[in-house]
Amino acid sequence: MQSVSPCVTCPHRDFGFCGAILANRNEESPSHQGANWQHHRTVPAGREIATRNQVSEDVFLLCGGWGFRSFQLPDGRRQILNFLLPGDLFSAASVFEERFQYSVKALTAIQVSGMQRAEVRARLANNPDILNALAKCGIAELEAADRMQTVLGQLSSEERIAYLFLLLMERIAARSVIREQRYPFPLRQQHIADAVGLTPVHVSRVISLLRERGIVELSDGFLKVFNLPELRRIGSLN
Amino acid sequence: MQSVSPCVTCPHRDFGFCGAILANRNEESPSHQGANWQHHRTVPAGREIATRNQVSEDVFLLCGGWGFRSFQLPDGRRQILNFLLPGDLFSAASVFEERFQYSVKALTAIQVSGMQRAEVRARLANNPDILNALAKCGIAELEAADRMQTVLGQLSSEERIAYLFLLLMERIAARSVIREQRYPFPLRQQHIADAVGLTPVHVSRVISLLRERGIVELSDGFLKVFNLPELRRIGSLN
DNA sequence: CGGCAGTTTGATGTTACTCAATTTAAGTGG
DNA sequence: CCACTTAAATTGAGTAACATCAAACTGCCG
Repeated sequence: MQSVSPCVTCPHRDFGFCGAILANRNEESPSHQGANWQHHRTVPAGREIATRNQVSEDVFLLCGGWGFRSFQLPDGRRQILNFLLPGDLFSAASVFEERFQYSVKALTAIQVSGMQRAEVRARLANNPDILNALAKCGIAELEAADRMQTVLGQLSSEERIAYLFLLLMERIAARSVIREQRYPFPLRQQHIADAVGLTPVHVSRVISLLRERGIVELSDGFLKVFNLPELRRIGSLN
Repeated sequence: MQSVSPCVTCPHRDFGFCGAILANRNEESPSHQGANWQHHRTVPAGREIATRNQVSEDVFLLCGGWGFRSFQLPDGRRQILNFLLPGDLFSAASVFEERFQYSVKALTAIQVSGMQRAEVRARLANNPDILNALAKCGIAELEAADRMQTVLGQLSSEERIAYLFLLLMERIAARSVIREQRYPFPLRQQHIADAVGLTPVHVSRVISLLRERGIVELSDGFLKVFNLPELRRIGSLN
């Protein structure tokens, strides 16, 4: 997580995350297009931003709000592959692939920055720092996917949900100061269910149990953690 | 999958897959070390070749036989993340990371080629073709991981096993000519179980059903497919 | 022949799903 | 501020899917 730097088109925000380094203003931009190669957009909650098999000339970076990336089955089932937080690229692969292999939806209202793929790739070729940043980003995605495979394949429902909480807590805390273990948490139980491969009804039961045992509470769009060691004991992979 | 070319240290084999392009003899090798930057090794079936948190200066390529990459939980559960076939890198991430985040085991007797990471990265920096090949490899891994997440999170036991069969059939067929839908298949039911998140007992039952319904048969280290359309209907993601 | 690893089968237990009803929360418009 | 509406969460009862335990069976190798 090299230098922290402002996104050109949302100058009020600083990111130290995956995609941010790609968005840096670069004086030696190969194609000298000023800021034309980036554009910025606000999207309301619930809107689908990308669809499987859709082609795009742009690489997208989430600048504000929460989104999620998912894979939709023909019969209606869907798997949420990951949640997108400010500073995240939709996917590292999108720098090389013009076709989405997944859907992306806005979970809250969000701001999205689109960057021309050609320009991003030109920078990549000219700047080893950017290449390394992207490699790190891709590796982080690969490792997250490996862990998630383990979670879905091996853990019980309670363990899965605890894992998801811990994962998101870590990612949220990396982006904003958390006081008294109270994390902004815009997910509905349906999202949790689709992410960990359970039904919403069962998610509700498991969360009720976690609440009764005084471990976490989920309300008002916040996740409050009362017994972090116990949550870790349940949901850590090692 | 660009040019198909021989691995320096196993000259009798040709690969068109992921890691192979990295192993090409390159006359303008930056550090002019001859073939010293590669070494070759044979490993018996069942041996663990890489362990989580182990550090290595080398990037590994599987040249012959089958292996698998897995994540081990402290209590003994393990998730097989993917199977390694000839031509596969252990992981695209290994080009950038010196520490394994996973275990790798030989499923059959295998041949492994190790390449010095520094050398591989030097080539990467000097040759955009190699970079693109690696990017493709990483993207393929990311997409496979996305699909596997979906499989583990959403599919029934029968669907999962059918998916695994179809996936491996495709990968095997890309490496050797298959006649009469008879695929070499060295996995034990335990491996299938660990890959799709089921118990070996349940895997046995599901496979028995598939056999009784005349869809596939598994014996003598071969997978025979009698009703491919039906297998596809069960195990395809779309 | 015995021994071992892998598979199959049966009986039983547990986890999580389904269906349906109820409660809570969050708007919305009067 | 209060009905009314709607989405989300909770709860209960019944069921299906998969796990667990244990025994029997198979093929293989020494």
